[in-house]
Amino acid sequence: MEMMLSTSRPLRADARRNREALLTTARQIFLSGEADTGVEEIARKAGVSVGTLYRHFDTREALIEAVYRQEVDGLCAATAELLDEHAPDDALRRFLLLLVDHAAIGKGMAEALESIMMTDSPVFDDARTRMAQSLDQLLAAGVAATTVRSDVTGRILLRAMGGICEMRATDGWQQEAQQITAILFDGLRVAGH
Amino acid sequence: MEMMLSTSRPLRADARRNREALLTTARQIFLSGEADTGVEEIARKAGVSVGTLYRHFDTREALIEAVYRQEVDGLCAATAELLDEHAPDDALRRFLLLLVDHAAIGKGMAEALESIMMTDSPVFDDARTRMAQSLDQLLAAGVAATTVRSDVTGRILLRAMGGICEMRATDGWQQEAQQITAILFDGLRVAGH
DNA sequence: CCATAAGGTGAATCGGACTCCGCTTGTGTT
DNA sequence: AACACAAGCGGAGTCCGATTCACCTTATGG
Repeated sequence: MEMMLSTSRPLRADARRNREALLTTARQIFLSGEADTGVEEIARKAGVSVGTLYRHFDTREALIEAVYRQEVDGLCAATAELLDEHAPDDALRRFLLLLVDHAAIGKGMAEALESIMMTDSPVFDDARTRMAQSLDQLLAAGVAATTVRSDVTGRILLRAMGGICEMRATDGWQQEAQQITAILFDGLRVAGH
Repeated sequence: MEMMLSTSRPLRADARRNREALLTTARQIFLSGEADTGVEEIARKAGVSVGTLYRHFDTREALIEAVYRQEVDGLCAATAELLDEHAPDDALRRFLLLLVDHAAIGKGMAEALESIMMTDSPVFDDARTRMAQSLDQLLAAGVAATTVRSDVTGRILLRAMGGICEMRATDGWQQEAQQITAILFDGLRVAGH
């Protein structure tokens, strides 16, 4: 009998299945814009009970966090690729616009991204940190190429983007968001281009 | 018997007193950072019952809106003065920083300002519109002086500021907010200074 | 000083997140 | 193949805060 109390033994088959169903269902719901769906309905649509939902996720917020960790992963994965294929400042610009695009996917998704970007909730700490790190990478590359000002942190930029994405759900918001992003980006570049 | 059904006859004395007490109490509570105080407690501290609170304000949100309409008024009033005493682009810069300062007054206040700036809630429509108009004025002056780019609207800028103010309640947030604002402002100026 | 409608009250309702406990089932063992 | 039991599950019930409503109180104009 080994006593590894930390990393937990593998989940039971049905448990893994249910957890997966919850994540998938929640994802669909959020993508479709029903961001304010209650836990009861999420559980029902996933074919389990609220009790099960709460066995897997401490709170409603924790479920949302789990869903969007995936999205964030995708976003962060783009960082390296962008830096590979574009000049640092252009990579940064494209990444910022990518953030807007992701917010555009769905209202629910945007709200989650906002939560990640805007709140101080420890629940989103992980996602937030990784996003900030991606931005730090992009900024650092720009600074090294002296095309981006050096007094900005990824965390700060993340906040600003959060605000911009928050404007979703207005007519033509996406165009506006891109516009603001462009302005912000202009502000980021070193004075004389 | 005149039938002016719209503008309503003057409130009864006790009604006005209670309404005033509610606004004052709510203001203090929000300023002190207890932004999540329940209606029950707000009413109790104001010396009335919840019923009375709801007689004067349709929802909890409506009360908050009423409280902050005052703040917004103060902010908007500063517009003319700033334009009087500073170059248009400088007036704009100062106004943006003023927004940050106001958000700094208190967590509750900041949250309300955010609601005004970020949501689409019709409840905050009025406040939002007036803020956007103030910004439009400042932008227009800058455009006329050719020191500010002409493709930005007050509404868009308001959103961006909302995001920035949202970062309140983090260590050193105010400094960060000012920094972002500065970057945004740099982006607003016409290319060749 | 009365009539009356504006205003006030607070117990009850409603809605939604979260908890609890008895029942079910996967899994590892013999 | 049957058992033991810990991991899981269901879903009624609790909690809590916003909102409502039927009834009582009191300014106010005549």
